[in-house]
Amino acid sequence: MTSPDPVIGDLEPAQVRVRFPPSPTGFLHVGNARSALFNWAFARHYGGTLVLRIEDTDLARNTAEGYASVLDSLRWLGLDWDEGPEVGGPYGPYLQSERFDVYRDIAARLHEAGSAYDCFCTSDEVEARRKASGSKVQGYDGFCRDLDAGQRSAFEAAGRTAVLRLLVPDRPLTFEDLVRGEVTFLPENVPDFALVRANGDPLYTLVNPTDDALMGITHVLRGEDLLSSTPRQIALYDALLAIGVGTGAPRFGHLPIVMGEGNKRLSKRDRGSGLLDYIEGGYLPEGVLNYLALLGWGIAADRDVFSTAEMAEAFDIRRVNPNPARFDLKKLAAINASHMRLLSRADMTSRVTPYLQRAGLVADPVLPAQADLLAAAMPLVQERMNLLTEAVDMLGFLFVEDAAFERDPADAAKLLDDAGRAVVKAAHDALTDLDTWVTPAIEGALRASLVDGLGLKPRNAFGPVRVAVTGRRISPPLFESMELLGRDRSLTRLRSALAG
RNA sequence: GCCCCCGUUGUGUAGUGGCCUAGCACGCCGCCCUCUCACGGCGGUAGCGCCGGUUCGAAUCCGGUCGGGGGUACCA
Repeated sequence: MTSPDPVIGDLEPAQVRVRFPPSPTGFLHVGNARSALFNWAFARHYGGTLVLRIEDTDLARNTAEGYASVLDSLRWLGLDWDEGPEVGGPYGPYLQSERFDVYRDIAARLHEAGSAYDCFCTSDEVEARRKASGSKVQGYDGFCRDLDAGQRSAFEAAGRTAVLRLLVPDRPLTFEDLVRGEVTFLPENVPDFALVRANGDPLYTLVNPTDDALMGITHVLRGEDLLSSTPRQIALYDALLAIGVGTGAPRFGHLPIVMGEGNKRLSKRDRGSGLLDYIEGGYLPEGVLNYLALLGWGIAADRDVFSTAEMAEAFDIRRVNPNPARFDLKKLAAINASHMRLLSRADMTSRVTPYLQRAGLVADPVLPAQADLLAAAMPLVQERMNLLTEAVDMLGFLFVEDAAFERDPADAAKLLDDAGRAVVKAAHDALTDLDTWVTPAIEGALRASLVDGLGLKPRNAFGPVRVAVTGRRISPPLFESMELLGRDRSLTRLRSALAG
């Protein structure tokens, strides 16, 4: 027997159960995605279970699009769940909107057990009492804790309806946070809080811990923004345990929040805050995931490029940094670029293809000739790309119809002036009678003519030719590009540059 | 206001009392490579928030302070 892992205590590793509980009110936020990843890695590390639960109790704010978007984003990232929507599981349903009867039952039992009570106060009344008493203490004051029958019926006669509040015990609430260590809240800072709305709808405050208890969740890894609600939830877990629900509070680990640049909150409007930005922006899921992992965790001091499999292997919640993490688009781009270079040629080709298709450069399905050309071009561009979207500009000249070929106006103006056209003319003449249209021959002829013949520096010699043939000052290597383009099309482009 | 969390270069981090004249990565700057752009290589830039204390010795421990963040709902 090895000594027990303090993170899981007496549990068998396979008994570890974590969950990711998004609410489908919009697209998946970067911070949420990071939470999903860490829960995923934690579950996979121990060989445990990841539950996906949809927290859609706020009927007014949920949308079908939001739900689809959340699932699509998780799928795009490649984060799979073991229980939840679409895969089922023994603790379903996994949409909270389908579990209202469960919550009603729990609420009734909590009430019956005396762990929760009806409260008729309005927030104005609570506020007025706080002012009158001069109390600095936050939250509800417990006014309705001990209502007698007379007071009760007076409220009811006045037409008031009650919210259900948890009776939070009057003792310090301490827990051992897996990321932050021991955290303690004094009872005066943990007020009785509402579990059920006056209209009977259950609130997040009830539903989230209740489902965690019901679903056997052993570890809750979530954002730091929920740290201060943890003591209230612990009180609820205790109350649930007392009525025979669950096994008490799970272990908690509060992940650092993700901030935007300059200590500002990463708002949903910020570029980069939603996963869809990355799907559309040409990022690799591997790159996004790797970067997300770096928001609070690292695999080693001298290494920051790794796979999710490697992350799962090495993941240790205790090694998560408690500092808030700032979102850095540049770092994401660098990590993403590294992953691009790690892809096989074939893999890279298939990732790039949809972007080329969307731009109308290759057919769907890809024609055999296009596939050959793409395969041949891939080695030239793979290490030049940071984003999949760049393939369109980089490879466009190879796939575009000759009639539709256009040069970047600014590049053409700059390099295809009179002097540039003279260079292009010389290049054309040197290439016309070339025996074999292969890279070394093309390069040899061009160097002989332009560098040796005209006495040009290489960069000045090949610049105009590059713009003439590829349409841009920046392109894959010129000679290889011309070989792939073919003799006829290359010469045609050189000629057309002369005219322009 | 009150409660909680956090505090190492611009950013993410390593560092758990001497191995630190603080390491790595990204960024930025310069050089090399070079047909452009990348890749790659080399070099540079910049940091322990502050003040006390403990100690022979502190980025590391303690206290305070300042700063940042989160929470303080019949939202999630």
